[in-house]
Amino acid sequence: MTEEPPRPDGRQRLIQSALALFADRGFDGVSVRDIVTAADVSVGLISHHFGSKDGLREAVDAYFIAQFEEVVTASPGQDGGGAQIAASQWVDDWITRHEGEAGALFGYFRRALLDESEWGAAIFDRFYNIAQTLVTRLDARGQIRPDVDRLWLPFLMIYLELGTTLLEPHVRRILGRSGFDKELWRRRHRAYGQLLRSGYGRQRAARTADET
Amino acid sequence: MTEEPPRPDGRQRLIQSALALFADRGFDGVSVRDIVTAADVSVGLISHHFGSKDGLREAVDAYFIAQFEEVVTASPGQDGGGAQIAASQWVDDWITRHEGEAGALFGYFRRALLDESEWGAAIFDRFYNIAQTLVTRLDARGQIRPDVDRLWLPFLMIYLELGTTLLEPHVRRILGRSGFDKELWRRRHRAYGQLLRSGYGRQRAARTADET
DNA sequence: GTTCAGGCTGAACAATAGTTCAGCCACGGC
DNA sequence: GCCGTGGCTGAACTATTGTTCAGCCTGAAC
Repeated sequence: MTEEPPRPDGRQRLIQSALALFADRGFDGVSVRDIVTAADVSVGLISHHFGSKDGLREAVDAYFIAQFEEVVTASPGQDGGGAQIAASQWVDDWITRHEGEAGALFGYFRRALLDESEWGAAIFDRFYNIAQTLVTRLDARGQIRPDVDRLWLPFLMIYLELGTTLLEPHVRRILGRSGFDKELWRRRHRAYGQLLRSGYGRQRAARTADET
Repeated sequence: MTEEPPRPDGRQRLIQSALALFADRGFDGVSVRDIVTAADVSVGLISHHFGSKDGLREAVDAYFIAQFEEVVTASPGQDGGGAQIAASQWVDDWITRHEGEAGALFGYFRRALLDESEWGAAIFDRFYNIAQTLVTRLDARGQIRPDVDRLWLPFLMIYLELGTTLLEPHVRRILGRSGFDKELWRRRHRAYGQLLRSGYGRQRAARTADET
């Protein structure tokens, strides 16, 4: 632990500094001089390695996706489906492994979904497919009540799953600590799974007659 | 209907054009020349009316908040609480009233929550307070099961409520039409309320024993 | 007709952005 | 020693950005 590996080379430092800055202030909100200052290299190195600022972004994307693939692909019981929900422990470990960088990675993820990058769309579609498959499977087993809306259920699952990531700054402000805090993360996933299956109400069909 | 009101003055056109562009590409992603071109005025008019691009942003914020206050404040049964959920019909009407501009307003709202503007935080806090109050009230009436997580429930409610707004481009891509489409909006709110109260499962305490 | 005020113009300006390129330095093979 | 090779530098360049300001135009007041 005390034996730190040698300082990564300029190329790697550029990618990691850029990732952190993009996550924090967005691509347009960061100048190349901000990046090279953070990475402690010269301006020229960006075009030398990546051709342009946009080239750097692509490299950062690739780097991010590499870390991200770990989470989605290598998930235990990779045939998709229920594993998605049960994987919270696994994500927990991933966060521990990426300590220090995890915040930036989640921040970058948030921006990707909101800035409509091409692969941000691809990632959302992936989530949608996973949720959709899960719903189909549960339905086939008769585990979903007939009156549940099949169109919106996958989306609502995704909202619950991604909510903390998308709104992290606000959640942190109110809770006083990061929503990616290990304990909070685990507890949230338990609450989320429970709400999905059973709701909060006492009576199942508690039709409170406030609309329609 | 055919009797269109006279073209709004430059100041107003600037605010509305800027709102639409900011919503679409973000504050930093839009140049003052983009804005004046869209508003069909000259560059000088921005500093003439607003002093600077930042001054314009403030004016846009004020304009947006004015439209937004309508939704939150004037909500029927304004003592907060259950009205929040029951208000879907009301929001429905609001969308109709702001036809054409509604997309930009929601887009601007999305950015506000993500760019961490001061008042984006204020708006989130407002949502949190509404959800929190609702939970407390339901709890006092004994309408929430004891095993439900009181800390996360308000957040999960917010995620469900804001999810479509935050992820609108992706939802639209998959569904083939806007999530703010009247019919979809209504249907989604029904699904959301039902899921909250009862979940999707058949047995209430369906402890599927996949974790802890 | 003169004056004044207010909405508006757009060429010109200074600052900042991303990009270029001639060349430095350290290291390994000859 | 010499010669590459590859990572890296940073002053200089160009395009674009936000901002300025002298002045135009219109309509109401005198």
